[in-house]
Amino acid sequence: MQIFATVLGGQPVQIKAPRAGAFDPVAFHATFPSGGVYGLDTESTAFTKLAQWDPDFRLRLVQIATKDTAYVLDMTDVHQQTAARNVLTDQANTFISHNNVDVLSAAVHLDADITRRNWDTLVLASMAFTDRMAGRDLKTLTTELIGPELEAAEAALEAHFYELYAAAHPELGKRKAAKDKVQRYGWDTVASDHPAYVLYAGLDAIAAHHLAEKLVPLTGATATLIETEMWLAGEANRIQLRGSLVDKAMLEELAAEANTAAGDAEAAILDLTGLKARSPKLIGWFGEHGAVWDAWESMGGDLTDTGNPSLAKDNAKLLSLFEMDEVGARVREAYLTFKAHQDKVLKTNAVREHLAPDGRVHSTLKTIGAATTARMSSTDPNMQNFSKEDPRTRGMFVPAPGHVLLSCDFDQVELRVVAALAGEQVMINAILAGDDLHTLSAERINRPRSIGKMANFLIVYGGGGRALASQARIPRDDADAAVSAWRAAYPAIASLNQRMMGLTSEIRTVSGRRLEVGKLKNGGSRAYANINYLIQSSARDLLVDAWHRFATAYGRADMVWMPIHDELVLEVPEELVEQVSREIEECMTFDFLGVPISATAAVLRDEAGVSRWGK
DNA sequence: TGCCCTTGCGCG
DNA sequence: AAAGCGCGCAAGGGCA
Repeated sequence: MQIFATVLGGQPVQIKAPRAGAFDPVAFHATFPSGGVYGLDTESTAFTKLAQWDPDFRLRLVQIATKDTAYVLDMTDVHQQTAARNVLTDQANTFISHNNVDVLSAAVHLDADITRRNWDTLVLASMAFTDRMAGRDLKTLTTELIGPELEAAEAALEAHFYELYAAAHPELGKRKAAKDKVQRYGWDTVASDHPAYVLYAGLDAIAAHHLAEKLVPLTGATATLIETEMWLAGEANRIQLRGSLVDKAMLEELAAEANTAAGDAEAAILDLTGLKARSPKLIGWFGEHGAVWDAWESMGGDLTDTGNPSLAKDNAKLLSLFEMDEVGARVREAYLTFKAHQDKVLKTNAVREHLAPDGRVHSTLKTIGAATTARMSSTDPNMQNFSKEDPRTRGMFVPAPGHVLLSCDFDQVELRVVAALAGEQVMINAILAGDDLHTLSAERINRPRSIGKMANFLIVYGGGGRALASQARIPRDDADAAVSAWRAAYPAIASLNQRMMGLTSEIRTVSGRRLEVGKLKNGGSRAYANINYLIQSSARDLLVDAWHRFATAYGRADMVWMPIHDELVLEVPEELVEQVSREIEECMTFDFLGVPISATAAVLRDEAGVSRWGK
């Protein structure tokens, strides 16, 4: 066994790395008695798109640590693997790891489910440092809060990776290899017992332990809030482990159709213009062939953030209104085809790339991923932005056999949240009476319902007269007047907005979670966004609350398929649909500061009656 | 070629 | 007086 005596944060620590075939399980288990809290870290081969589900993924090391001793276990040794599994599966043990990677690896590659016995330091760090951790990562945070030894060990390992890479690629000569390639090569090939690897691996597991302890007080959160967030992170891991079943036939049909159509269109555009279909220069090219962009807004076209004509969604169809020359018309036709299929190409590509051998996509759900508001976010692929336009885009996801997908949406939750937080009695009365809030606003500002609706959303997003004027296509002074009227109509919300704008240090959501106040990239103030952060984030808290009740009071945790901000999509056994529909509606229906929050459940089925994901 | 930034667009 | 929010992702494009 290799034993390294070193220091972390100035304190002596020991790292023990048993040799394959020479492992003493008795000494190991004596170090980690049942009922403990242990730091956990794992090292593996480099990640691909399929991550732990890649057939070539190998779990290489598992490190388990007390606060001063780490064992670095070599997974090529079956005895060390068994020992790791024994400690991980012991239901009396709790673990602290740096993110979800170790939890997923343990589940997929050691058949050890610690999803409900793990504390995640990344979630704690995100709660403690609400400013996106001010650009820090867990390694630099460890240096700051504990000591420099882990980062030093990481640097030493990286130096070794460069040596390995250079030795394997002599043709490189003095040219510097791309860091990404070096890293990948290093993680794949470094010897399991190399001192730099073992030292770094062991220190990280010990550091997890210490980091959690330092971070908890820095979150400024109650024990309840921290436990809720740790629970939520665990549920997110369970969702990722379960994954989302893909209807491969539908995926391939959609991919083939979209790739053919978009590919032909792109080729035609390139042929006729010399430009790529997504080139920003294409706007100018159309201008030279008959498009009159100055008229775009008056034609009903939207602008992008930078003031260019937007060609998103229905906007593209407006191109047809231009009198174009012959080649312009041909390019336009190809461009419309390209736009109609572009999103389907991107999404089918994403699903294909992430489709695991088990026929599922195991997207990552970050429970505190939205740094600004802590809304949950989804990656690899992002399941929260699949288009609703073509039913096959969402429809390529299907429930497991014998199950249906069921969606339950909050009803206008953000407006209700702001009404409740502000104590806006006019609005609350309307909600209690079941009146339409957009009509209410329209009446109170003496404008059409459509303007009332826009004004309602604008205030939630912190917008003003300029935004209303551009969205509603009304004169600026009229829009300013409408905004003033809206504020006069809802004085309590206007007053809440004033209070939020006055905040300089932090915002507290309904759960007591801290948020950063609105800031511009250059550090300037964006105080007007504060009310939006409060609303968005509080709505997120309410969804998590409802989810927690669904999981605990009804024991339905494993039915949650995906949260989408104001909606929970469930995967429910066919025979329980009626019952679970009632349960989820009950969980998502409650009183919030005197305001009823409600939700509506619906089974998702396609036109043929087959349950698949949809709107 | 790699790296970084910007832009546009899907969802809520 | 003035201020539309939050994400993830792919592609374009400038630069070394």
